[in-house]
Amino acid sequence: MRIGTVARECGVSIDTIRYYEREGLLPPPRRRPSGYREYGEGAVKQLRFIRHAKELGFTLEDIRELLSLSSDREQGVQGVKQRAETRLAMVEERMAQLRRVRNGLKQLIANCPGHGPLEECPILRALSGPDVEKHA
Amino acid sequence: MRIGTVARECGVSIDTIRYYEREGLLPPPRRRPSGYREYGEGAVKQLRFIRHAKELGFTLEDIRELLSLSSDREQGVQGVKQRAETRLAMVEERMAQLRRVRNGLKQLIANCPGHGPLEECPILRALSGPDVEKHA
DNA sequence: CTTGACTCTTGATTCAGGTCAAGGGTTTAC
DNA sequence: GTAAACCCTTGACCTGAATCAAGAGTCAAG
Repeated sequence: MRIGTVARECGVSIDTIRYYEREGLLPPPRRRPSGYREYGEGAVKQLRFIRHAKELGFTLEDIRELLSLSSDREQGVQGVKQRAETRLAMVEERMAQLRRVRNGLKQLIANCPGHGPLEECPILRALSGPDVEKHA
Repeated sequence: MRIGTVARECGVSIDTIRYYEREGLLPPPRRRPSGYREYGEGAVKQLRFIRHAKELGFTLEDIRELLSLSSDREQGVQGVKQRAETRLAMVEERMAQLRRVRNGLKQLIANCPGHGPLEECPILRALSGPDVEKHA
Protein backbone atom coordinates (compact mmCIF):
# COMPACT_ATOMS: atom_id res chain seq x y z
CA MET A 1 0.00 0.00 0.00
CA ARG A 2 1.22 3.46 -0.73
CA ILE A 3 0.87 6.34 1.65
CA GLY A 4 -2.21 7.82 0.02
CA THR A 5 -4.15 4.60 0.38
CA VAL A 6 -3.23 4.32 4.03
CA ALA A 7 -4.24 7.91 4.53
CA ARG A 8 -7.66 7.38 3.00
CA GLU A 9 -8.12 4.13 4.87
CA CYS A 10 -7.42 5.76 8.20
CA GLY A 11 -8.96 9.13 7.65
CA VAL A 12 -5.83 11.19 8.12
CA SER A 13 -3.78 13.24 5.72
CA ILE A 14 -0.62 12.12 4.00
CA ASP A 15 1.25 14.89 5.70
CA THR A 16 0.05 13.65 9.03
CA ILE A 17 1.38 10.17 8.37
CA ARG A 18 4.78 11.51 7.49
CA TYR A 19 4.63 13.75 10.52
CA TYR A 20 3.89 10.79 12.78
CA GLU A 21 6.80 8.93 11.27
CA ARG A 22 9.11 11.84 12.02
CA GLU A 23 7.75 11.96 15.53
CA GLY A 24 8.38 8.30 16.10
CA LEU A 25 4.76 7.26 16.32
CA LEU A 26 4.94 5.13 13.22
CA PRO A 27 7.93 3.01 12.31
CA PRO A 28 9.65 3.98 9.07
CA PRO A 29 8.15 1.70 6.43
CA ARG A 30 9.95 -0.18 3.71
CA ARG A 31 10.66 1.77 0.59
CA ARG A 32 10.23 0.91 -3.04
CA PRO A 33 13.22 1.40 -5.30
CA SER A 34 11.66 4.70 -6.27
CA GLY A 35 11.73 5.82 -2.66
CA TYR A 36 7.97 5.51 -2.20
CA ARG A 37 6.87 4.30 1.20
CA GLU A 38 5.29 0.86 1.12
CA TYR A 39 2.96 0.02 4.00
CA GLY A 40 1.38 -3.19 5.24
CA GLU A 41 -1.62 -3.89 7.38
CA GLY A 42 0.35 -3.32 10.55
CA ALA A 43 0.79 0.34 9.77
CA VAL A 44 -2.93 0.75 9.23
CA LYS A 45 -3.60 -0.84 12.59
CA GLN A 46 -1.11 1.32 14.34
CA LEU A 47 -2.43 4.44 12.72
CA ARG A 48 -5.93 3.55 13.81
CA PHE A 49 -4.58 2.99 17.29
CA ILE A 50 -3.19 6.48 17.25
CA ARG A 51 -6.40 7.95 15.98
CA HIS A 52 -8.53 6.26 18.59
CA ALA A 53 -6.19 7.20 21.37
CA LYS A 54 -6.29 10.78 20.19
CA GLU A 55 -10.06 10.70 20.27
CA LEU A 56 -9.81 9.66 23.90
CA GLY A 57 -7.76 12.71 24.63
CA PHE A 58 -4.30 11.20 24.73
CA THR A 59 -1.57 13.48 23.51
CA LEU A 60 0.94 12.28 20.95
CA GLU A 61 3.43 12.04 23.78
CA ASP A 62 1.07 9.77 25.72
CA ILE A 63 0.56 7.71 22.63
CA ARG A 64 4.25 7.22 22.13
CA GLU A 65 4.27 5.80 25.64
CA LEU A 66 1.27 3.58 25.07
CA LEU A 67 2.90 2.22 21.96
CA SER A 68 6.07 1.37 23.74
CA LEU A 69 4.12 -0.23 26.56
CA SER A 70 2.12 -2.25 24.11
CA SER A 71 5.21 -4.20 23.25
CA ASP A 72 6.52 -4.45 26.78
CA ARG A 73 5.72 -7.95 27.87
CA GLU A 74 6.63 -7.23 31.51
CA GLN A 75 4.88 -4.03 32.34
CA GLY A 76 2.70 -3.65 29.32
CA VAL A 77 -0.77 -4.42 30.51
CA GLN A 78 -0.41 -2.79 33.88
CA GLY A 79 1.24 0.24 32.37
CA VAL A 80 -1.46 0.66 29.80
CA LYS A 81 -4.18 0.37 32.38
CA GLN A 82 -2.45 2.92 34.56
CA ARG A 83 -2.13 5.37 31.73
CA ALA A 84 -5.79 4.99 30.97
CA GLU A 85 -6.62 5.65 34.61
CA THR A 86 -4.46 8.74 34.68
CA ARG A 87 -6.12 9.99 31.54
CA LEU A 88 -9.53 9.30 33.02
CA ALA A 89 -8.65 11.35 36.07
CA MET A 90 -7.57 14.22 33.87
CA VAL A 91 -10.77 14.06 31.88
CA GLU A 92 -12.81 14.10 35.05
CA GLU A 93 -10.92 17.05 36.39
CA ARG A 94 -11.48 18.95 33.20
CA MET A 95 -15.17 18.12 33.38
CA ALA A 96 -15.36 19.45 36.90
CA GLN A 97 -13.71 22.66 35.77
CA LEU A 98 -16.17 23.01 32.96
CA ARG A 99 -19.04 22.38 35.34
CA ARG A 100 -17.87 25.33 37.41
CA VAL A 101 -17.58 27.48 34.36
CA ARG A 102 -20.99 26.41 33.18
CA ASN A 103 -22.57 27.21 36.50
CA GLY A 104 -20.93 30.59 36.54
CA LEU A 105 -22.21 31.40 33.09
CA LYS A 106 -25.68 30.11 33.88
CA GLN A 107 -25.92 32.31 36.90
CA LEU A 108 -24.83 35.35 35.01
CA ILE A 109 -27.30 34.68 32.27
CA ALA A 110 -30.14 33.97 34.65
CA ASN A 111 -29.63 37.28 36.40
CA CYS A 112 -29.38 39.34 33.27
CA PRO A 113 -32.58 40.96 32.09
CA GLY A 114 -31.20 41.36 28.58
CA HIS A 115 -31.99 45.05 28.49
CA GLY A 116 -31.68 48.15 30.58
CA PRO A 117 -28.68 50.26 31.47
CA LEU A 118 -25.24 48.81 31.11
CA GLU A 119 -24.37 49.70 34.64
CA GLU A 120 -26.78 47.11 35.86
CA CYS A 121 -25.73 44.28 33.63
CA PRO A 122 -24.77 41.59 36.11
CA ILE A 123 -22.50 39.92 33.62
CA LEU A 124 -20.38 42.97 33.13
CA ARG A 125 -20.44 43.71 36.82
CA ALA A 126 -19.37 40.24 37.75
CA LEU A 127 -16.59 40.27 35.25
CA SER A 128 -15.28 43.60 36.42
CA GLY A 129 -15.46 42.83 40.11
CA PRO A 130 -12.70 41.65 42.39
CA ASP A 131 -11.69 38.04 42.49
CA VAL A 132 -14.49 35.57 42.15
CA GLU A 133 -14.53 33.09 44.93
CA LYS A 134 -14.41 29.51 43.77
CA HIS A 135 -17.41 27.35 44.33
CA ALA A 136 -17.68 23.61 43.75
CA MET B 1 0.69 52.87 39.45
CA ARG B 2 3.43 51.38 37.38
CA ILE B 3 3.04 48.28 35.33
CA GLY B 4 4.62 45.96 37.89
CA THR B 5 2.17 46.96 40.56
CA VAL B 6 -0.78 46.40 38.29
CA ALA B 7 0.63 43.05 37.34
CA ARG B 8 0.95 41.94 40.94
CA GLU B 9 -2.46 43.32 41.79
CA CYS B 10 -4.12 41.37 39.04
CA GLY B 11 -2.06 38.23 39.07
CA VAL B 12 -0.75 38.47 35.56
CA SER B 13 2.72 39.11 34.22
CA ILE B 14 4.07 42.41 33.01
CA ASP B 15 4.57 40.92 29.60
CA THR B 16 0.96 39.89 29.51
CA ILE B 17 -0.19 43.42 30.23
CA ARG B 18 1.90 44.82 27.42
CA TYR B 19 0.66 42.02 25.21
CA TYR B 20 -2.97 42.89 25.97
CA GLU B 21 -2.25 46.49 25.18
CA ARG B 22 -0.79 45.54 21.80
CA GLU B 23 -3.81 43.34 21.16
CA GLY B 24 -6.21 46.14 21.92
CA LEU B 25 -7.63 44.65 25.09
CA LEU B 26 -6.28 47.39 27.28
CA PRO B 27 -6.20 51.04 26.26
CA PRO B 28 -2.73 52.53 26.03
CA PRO B 29 -2.12 54.22 29.36
CA ARG B 30 -0.64 57.61 30.05
CA ARG B 31 3.13 57.79 30.08
CA ARG B 32 5.52 59.42 32.44
CA PRO B 33 8.17 61.67 30.93
CA SER B 34 10.51 58.70 31.20
CA GLY B 35 8.21 56.65 29.04
CA TYR B 36 6.99 54.48 31.91
CA ARG B 37 3.35 53.47 31.69
CA GLU B 38 1.19 55.01 34.42
CA TYR B 39 -2.03 53.19 35.26
CA GLY B 40 -5.09 54.09 37.27
CA GLU B 41 -7.80 52.02 38.89
CA GLY B 42 -9.67 51.66 35.63
CA ALA B 43 -6.93 49.57 34.15
CA VAL B 44 -6.94 47.26 37.13
CA LYS B 45 -10.67 46.78 36.74
CA GLN B 46 -10.43 46.09 33.07
CA LEU B 47 -7.62 43.65 33.56
CA ARG B 48 -9.65 41.81 36.13
CA PHE B 49 -12.52 41.75 33.70
CA ILE B 50 -10.27 40.09 31.18
CA ARG B 51 -9.02 37.57 33.68
CA HIS B 52 -12.47 36.58 34.80
CA ALA B 53 -13.73 36.29 31.29
CA LYS B 54 -10.78 34.10 30.43
CA GLU B 55 -11.60 31.87 33.37
CA LEU B 56 -15.06 31.46 31.91
CA GLY B 57 -13.52 30.21 28.71
CA PHE B 58 -13.83 33.32 26.59
CA THR B 59 -11.04 33.79 24.08
CA LEU B 60 -9.22 37.08 23.80
CA GLU B 61 -11.16 37.68 20.63
CA ASP B 62 -14.43 37.19 22.51
CA ILE B 63 -13.21 39.49 25.22
CA ARG B 64 -12.39 42.22 22.76
CA GLU B 65 -16.02 41.97 21.69
CA LEU B 66 -17.36 41.99 25.22
CA LEU B 67 -15.33 45.06 25.96
CA SER B 68 -16.66 46.93 22.99
CA LEU B 69 -20.20 45.86 23.84
CA SER B 70 -19.74 47.01 27.38
CA SER B 71 -19.62 50.56 26.19
CA ASP B 72 -22.32 50.23 23.59
CA ARG B 73 -25.36 51.81 25.12
CA GLU B 74 -27.64 50.51 22.38
CA GLN B 75 -26.81 46.88 22.00
CA GLY B 76 -24.61 46.38 25.00
CA VAL B 77 -26.68 44.44 27.43
CA GLN B 78 -28.36 42.24 24.86
CA GLY B 79 -25.10 41.62 23.09
CA VAL B 80 -23.33 40.64 26.23
CA LYS B 81 -26.09 38.27 27.22
CA GLN B 82 -26.03 36.68 23.80
CA ARG B 83 -22.30 36.17 23.92
CA ALA B 84 -22.63 34.54 27.28
CA GLU B 85 -25.29 32.22 25.93
CA THR B 86 -23.17 31.26 22.98
CA ARG B 87 -20.28 30.54 25.26
CA LEU B 88 -22.51 28.47 27.50
CA ALA B 89 -23.58 26.37 24.56
CA MET B 90 -19.96 25.77 23.64
CA VAL B 91 -19.11 24.76 27.15
CA GLU B 92 -21.97 22.32 27.24
CA GLU B 93 -20.98 20.80 23.95
CA ARG B 94 -17.47 20.31 25.16
CA MET B 95 -18.77 18.69 28.32
CA ALA B 96 -20.85 16.27 26.30
CA GLN B 97 -17.76 15.36 24.30
CA LEU B 98 -15.81 14.77 27.44
CA ARG B 99 -18.59 12.64 28.84
CA ARG B 100 -18.31 10.37 25.82
CA VAL B 101 -14.57 10.17 26.20
CA ARG B 102 -14.91 9.44 29.88
CA ASN B 103 -17.36 6.64 29.25
CA GLY B 104 -15.08 5.12 26.68
CA LEU B 105 -12.14 5.18 29.03
CA LYS B 106 -14.18 3.80 31.89
CA GLN B 107 -15.32 0.88 29.83
CA LEU B 108 -11.82 0.08 28.73
CA ILE B 109 -10.53 0.23 32.26
CA ALA B 110 -13.36 -1.83 33.66
CA ASN B 111 -12.67 -4.60 31.20
CA CYS B 112 -8.94 -4.69 31.74
CA PRO B 113 -7.68 -7.20 34.27
CA GLY B 114 -4.41 -5.29 34.69
CA HIS B 115 -2.28 -8.33 34.07
CA GLY B 116 -1.96 -11.22 31.68
CA PRO B 117 -0.82 -11.38 28.09
CA LEU B 118 -0.76 -8.24 26.04
CA GLU B 119 -2.83 -9.78 23.33
CA GLU B 120 -5.78 -9.83 25.65
CA CYS B 121 -5.56 -6.27 26.92
CA PRO B 122 -8.90 -4.84 25.96
CA ILE B 123 -7.52 -1.36 25.94
CA LEU B 124 -4.92 -2.11 23.35
CA ARG B 125 -7.37 -4.17 21.37
CA ALA B 126 -9.96 -1.46 21.38
CA LEU B 127 -7.47 1.12 20.32
CA SER B 128 -6.13 -0.98 17.49
CA GLY B 129 -9.49 -2.06 16.19
CA PRO B 130 -11.51 -0.57 13.37
CA ASP B 131 -13.55 2.53 13.88
CA VAL B 132 -15.21 2.82 17.21
CA GLU B 133 -18.90 3.41 16.97
CA LYS B 134 -20.07 6.47 18.80
CA HIS B 135 -22.30 6.05 21.78
CA ALA B 136 -24.06 8.79 23.70
C1' DC C 1 27.11 57.87 43.77
C1' DT C 2 26.13 53.51 43.16
C1' DT C 3 23.60 49.39 43.23
C1' DG C 4 19.65 46.84 42.41
C1' DA C 5 15.04 46.80 40.98
C1' DC C 6 12.25 48.46 37.66
C1' DT C 7 10.87 49.66 32.88
C1' DC C 8 11.31 50.48 27.83
C1' DT C 9 11.35 48.57 22.74
C1' DT C 10 11.87 45.23 19.16
C1' DG C 11 11.83 40.93 17.69
C1' DA C 12 12.24 35.94 18.44
C1' DT C 13 10.56 31.84 20.61
C1' DT C 14 7.48 28.54 22.89
C1' DC C 15 3.79 24.80 22.86
C1' DA C 16 1.00 20.94 19.90
C1' DG C 17 -0.25 19.17 16.11
C1' DG C 18 -0.12 19.56 12.18
C1' DT C 19 -0.49 22.04 7.11
C1' DC C 20 1.49 24.01 2.96
C1' DA C 21 4.67 25.17 -0.80
C1' DA C 22 8.36 24.54 -3.98
C1' DG C 23 10.62 21.83 -6.98
C1' DG C 24 11.32 17.68 -8.37
C1' DG C 25 10.74 12.23 -9.57
C1' DT C 26 7.26 8.03 -10.47
C1' DT C 27 3.31 5.30 -11.84
C1' DT C 28 -0.80 4.33 -14.10
C1' DA C 29 -4.43 4.74 -17.47
C1' DC C 30 -5.62 5.60 -21.87
C1' DG D 1 3.87 8.31 -25.03
C1' DT D 2 1.85 11.44 -22.46
C1' DA D 3 -1.13 13.40 -18.99
C1' DA D 4 -3.03 12.94 -14.51
C1' DA D 5 -2.37 11.54 -10.23
C1' DC D 6 0.78 10.20 -7.13
C1' DC D 7 4.97 10.55 -4.22
C1' DC D 8 9.56 12.47 -2.45
C1' DT D 9 12.35 16.02 0.58
C1' DT D 10 13.24 20.26 2.87
C1' DG D 11 11.78 23.83 5.21
C1' DA D 12 8.45 27.44 6.23
C1' DC D 13 4.07 28.54 8.24
C1' DC D 14 -0.33 28.33 11.14
C1' DT D 15 -3.22 29.06 15.64
C1' DG D 16 -3.56 31.39 20.52
C1' DA D 17 -1.72 33.24 24.21
C1' DA D 18 1.67 34.42 25.82
C1' DT D 19 6.91 34.38 27.29
C1' DC D 20 11.72 35.57 26.79
C1' DA D 21 16.02 37.91 25.37
C1' DA D 22 18.93 41.75 24.35
C1' DG D 23 20.27 46.09 25.09
C1' DA D 24 19.29 50.39 27.00
C1' DG D 25 17.19 53.87 30.05
C1' DT D 26 15.07 55.17 34.95
C1' DC D 27 14.10 55.26 39.77
C1' DA D 28 14.65 54.66 44.88
C1' DA D 29 17.41 53.48 48.95
C1' DG D 30 21.41 53.91 51.58
